[in-house]
Amino acid sequence: MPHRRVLLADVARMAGVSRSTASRALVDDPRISEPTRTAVQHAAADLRYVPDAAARSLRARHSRILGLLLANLSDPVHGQIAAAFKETAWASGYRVIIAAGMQDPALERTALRIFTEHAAEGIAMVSCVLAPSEAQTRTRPDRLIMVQPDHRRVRRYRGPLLAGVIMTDDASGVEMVVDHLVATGHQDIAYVGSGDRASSTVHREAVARALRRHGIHRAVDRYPSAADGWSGQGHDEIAALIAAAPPDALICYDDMLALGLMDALRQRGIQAPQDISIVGFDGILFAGLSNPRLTTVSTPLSELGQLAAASLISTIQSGTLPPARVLPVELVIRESTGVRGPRA
Amino acid sequence: MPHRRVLLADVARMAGVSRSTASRALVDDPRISEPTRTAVQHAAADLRYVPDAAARSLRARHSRILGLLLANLSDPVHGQIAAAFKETAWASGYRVIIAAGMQDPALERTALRIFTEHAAEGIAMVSCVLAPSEAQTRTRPDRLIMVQPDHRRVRRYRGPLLAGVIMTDDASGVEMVVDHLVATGHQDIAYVGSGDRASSTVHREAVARALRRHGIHRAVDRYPSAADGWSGQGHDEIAALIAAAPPDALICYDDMLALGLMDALRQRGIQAPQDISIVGFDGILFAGLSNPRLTTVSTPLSELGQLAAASLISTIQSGTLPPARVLPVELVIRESTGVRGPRA
DNA sequence: TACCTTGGTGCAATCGGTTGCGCAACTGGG
DNA sequence: CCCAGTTGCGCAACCGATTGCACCAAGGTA
Repeated sequence: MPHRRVLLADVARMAGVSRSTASRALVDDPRISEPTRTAVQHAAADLRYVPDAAARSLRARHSRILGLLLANLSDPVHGQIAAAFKETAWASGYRVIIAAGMQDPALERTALRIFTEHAAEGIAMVSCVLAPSEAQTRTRPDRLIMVQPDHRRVRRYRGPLLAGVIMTDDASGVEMVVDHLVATGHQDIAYVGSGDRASSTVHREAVARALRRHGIHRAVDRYPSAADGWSGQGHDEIAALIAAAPPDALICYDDMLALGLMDALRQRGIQAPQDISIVGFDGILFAGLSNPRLTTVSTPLSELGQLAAASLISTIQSGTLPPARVLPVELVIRESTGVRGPRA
Repeated sequence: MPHRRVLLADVARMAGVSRSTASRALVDDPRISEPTRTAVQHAAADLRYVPDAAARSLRARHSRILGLLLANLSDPVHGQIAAAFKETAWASGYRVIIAAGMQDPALERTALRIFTEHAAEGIAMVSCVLAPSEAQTRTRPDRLIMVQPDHRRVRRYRGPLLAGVIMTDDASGVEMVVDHLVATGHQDIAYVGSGDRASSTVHREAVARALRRHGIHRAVDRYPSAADGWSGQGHDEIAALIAAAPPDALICYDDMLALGLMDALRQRGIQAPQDISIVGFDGILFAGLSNPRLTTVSTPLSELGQLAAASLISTIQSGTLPPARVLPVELVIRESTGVRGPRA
């Protein structure tokens, strides 16, 4: 070992004061006089003093750590949320421990335990499968924030207060999509979900509802859901089914699925937008680079992450629980949706 | 607050033993008798005891924390690396604090300081801009692992031993690309880099070298580099330049850039592979879903993350430094590269 | 019976900061 | 010159776990 770690005691010694004074000088405690303060701060800088987070956390009873539990770290959607969350947290002096739940309740429970071990002062769960009520038994109920595209389960929830709920207005997004598709002559509209994600259900129901509003009553849920987890697997099987009797338009759980299906269908000679219109969800960067560029419901991913962190931190600092937020989404019309004749 | 935190003392009291015994029973210390052990473990389970990581870390002098510093959390490349790193670390009982350097030395320095505060036992820097030597002054030199596509700087490096170096064999990837392009009739081959990433230089030089080997001496570096950071910005300006006098083939810094350029060129009526061949790097999922599907040099992203974590952990546990590793890459030929006539 | 193992536990120190409280020095008014 | 009222700083306890070492009760041996 080159040289042992520099302690607060070393700084204090160099500055010729006690550890208490040194400690207070470093956090700009008003009781410390100006000359002393600067002396200590210079000593700390000279010695390259780095405080020990564990010791501080132990005594000061705060860890300045946030837990972020999301479905999957490696997909762009969650990546973007995570990046914004982390950024916001760091800017306020909080560090974040990241965990991936992979849609597995056991993994999510483990993650929550780890967060507790590290005395996380707040936890955000993004697209998780654990019920809010169970999650709350495993941590401070009011230091937990749920981020979900899904309205229903969270809306139904009536347990102890959460630190917050942040949702995206997927139902409205679906409305906009269906309105647009119908307005451009599409009658036969199908939805393809993903795994057993709760939001698939929300989407599906919203599609059916919107279609009914337009007086269209064909079944929406004609195809199996894609395997979960961004594996890119199973697209071809679904594409085969779709190719057998293509609908006018296909609304997909997310951009990834839309892109995957669009590719698989192209292999089978079915092109968007000529033969079929395809719509995704999320508005990831790649949706704007595909050929044809993908029409999608863009959700404010970065804002989601940022808001989650900010809400958590303000709850921690002020103790007041922020109201539930529903973030607006936006329909981005690009090239993957076309115009159908009045009756194809 | 519902009820205060459960302490080891509570567990000990319930099991009718001292804290020391309880502590030892929970880690299966051989000195503790079977009945005592189970009694303590049951008590801990009943009480839902969760040890305090800070206290443990303080006394036991290990934090079981790894620091992961990568260029950017929100792009799929680093997302995938991060996911694998995190997974491997957790499986060995290590948690990870993630930071993003955004190609900014100041940010990277801050991240290293935070890691030190949390007493990270190992740090991995992925695609960072800080020199190894500087990074080493800010942490235990032998607990640092560098992950870089770039060979040169790391190869040149002759400071204190690192915990490891993991590289991808980009130079070979470039060779394969050029060989393939030349074999399929391409003569006029250009490279487009990204920001001032070091690996852009490596790529560029490798392309030039490979071309010389084939007796081709045209300038490779004809276009400005794209703005860094996955913004997707600036593609159009470059595309305009390219469109003015399109080369036979374009090799791009990464898949993202390739996809972006392919899209921008398409807007200008230049189609791959008919009008131009385009090749990317990394082999992200979307490269296989574009239209045309992107030919790319696929790098083992997950393996990279996994290996980094595993090496770090084995170094921590055994103290032996693993050898530098160069991971092989693979040329994936898809639709974005075609065949040129003997002389277009 | 006295002594020595040896296995099983507990005592108390310790990790590195933070913080309640007390004390000394200095200030200024009476 | 005395005393109350600041101002600036240090003492020592404390946070919750881990761990070196001492201790005690059996069991074995002489």
